[in-house]
Amino acid sequence: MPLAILLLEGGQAAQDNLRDTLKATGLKPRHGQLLMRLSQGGATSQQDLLEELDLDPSVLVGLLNDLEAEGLVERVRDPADRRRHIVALSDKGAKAMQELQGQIADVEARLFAGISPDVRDVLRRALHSVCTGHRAAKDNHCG
Amino acid sequence: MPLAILLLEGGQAAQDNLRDTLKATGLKPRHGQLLMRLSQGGATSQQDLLEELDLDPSVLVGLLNDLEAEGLVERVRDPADRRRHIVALSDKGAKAMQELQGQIADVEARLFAGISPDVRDVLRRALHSVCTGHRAAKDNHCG
DNA sequence: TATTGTTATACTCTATAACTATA
DNA sequence: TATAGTTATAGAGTATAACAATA
Repeated sequence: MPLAILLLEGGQAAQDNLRDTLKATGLKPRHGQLLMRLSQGGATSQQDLLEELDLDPSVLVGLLNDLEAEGLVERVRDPADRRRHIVALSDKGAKAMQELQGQIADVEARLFAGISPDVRDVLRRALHSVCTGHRAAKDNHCG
Repeated sequence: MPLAILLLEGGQAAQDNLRDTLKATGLKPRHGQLLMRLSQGGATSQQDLLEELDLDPSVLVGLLNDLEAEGLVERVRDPADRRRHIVALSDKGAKAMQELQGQIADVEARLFAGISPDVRDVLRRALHSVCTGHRAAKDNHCG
């Protein structure tokens, strides 16, 4: 089976697993993905998030609305350019991240059971390369 | 970034890439995935395909309708159990597979550019393990 | 009564385009 | 005039439930 198809299927497995695990919290995989980015990358404009996460702007707005309604995220106008929103985790969001990271670790344990730490490391680097390359290719086409 | 999230994003990249590449043929990633299974696994009942591909029955029916309308796939009643459909590639479908495999190889080349054959092999085994494990876990819950 | 496959339908997710406000 | 973000809406994708045919 071609690697591209296997990756498609693996991604589906990850999505299913995340959906099940996060269901109790009311969050969906994309919320988790977005919170992770905010937790790791710090505060950024929505424009930057769009590039990093490769989403449609309207989708990002919806996700942020959900998270803001839960009080996990805050949007403040950038004083330097009042068109921009600076998006950041709230204190409540930072706390929620601890639980979230635990749940995502559970997903990882389930998903990659039977795969050694060494291989997981290789996997991590390879997937990072795939995602980076994909973003770069898209930027070349559209930007 | 957690491996589960990276896999989610990698799967998205694979899906995007497949969608773009297959657009000209009128096929979508799931059509390609299904054709690949049929090409490798030979003829099977729809029930078997459901287990392998982890889809909703109604989705599979739609995909098969599309492929049958294009003449790429044939459904025949199983004489041993007339409730079942045996699904198989047609001659036209087998020919189309050659082109499809080439296109999927192109996707793979783009997606995994900069990743060595050795690492690709590790990746292949790891993803296979992930998918197999995921299917097994689901069967335990629901079956 | 259970199973295979199908249909009809509702639900969710995503993409498109038009809009507001700032620059 | 262009950009950041938003909204409204249409379209694609997915899941649910009722159904016909066969076992």
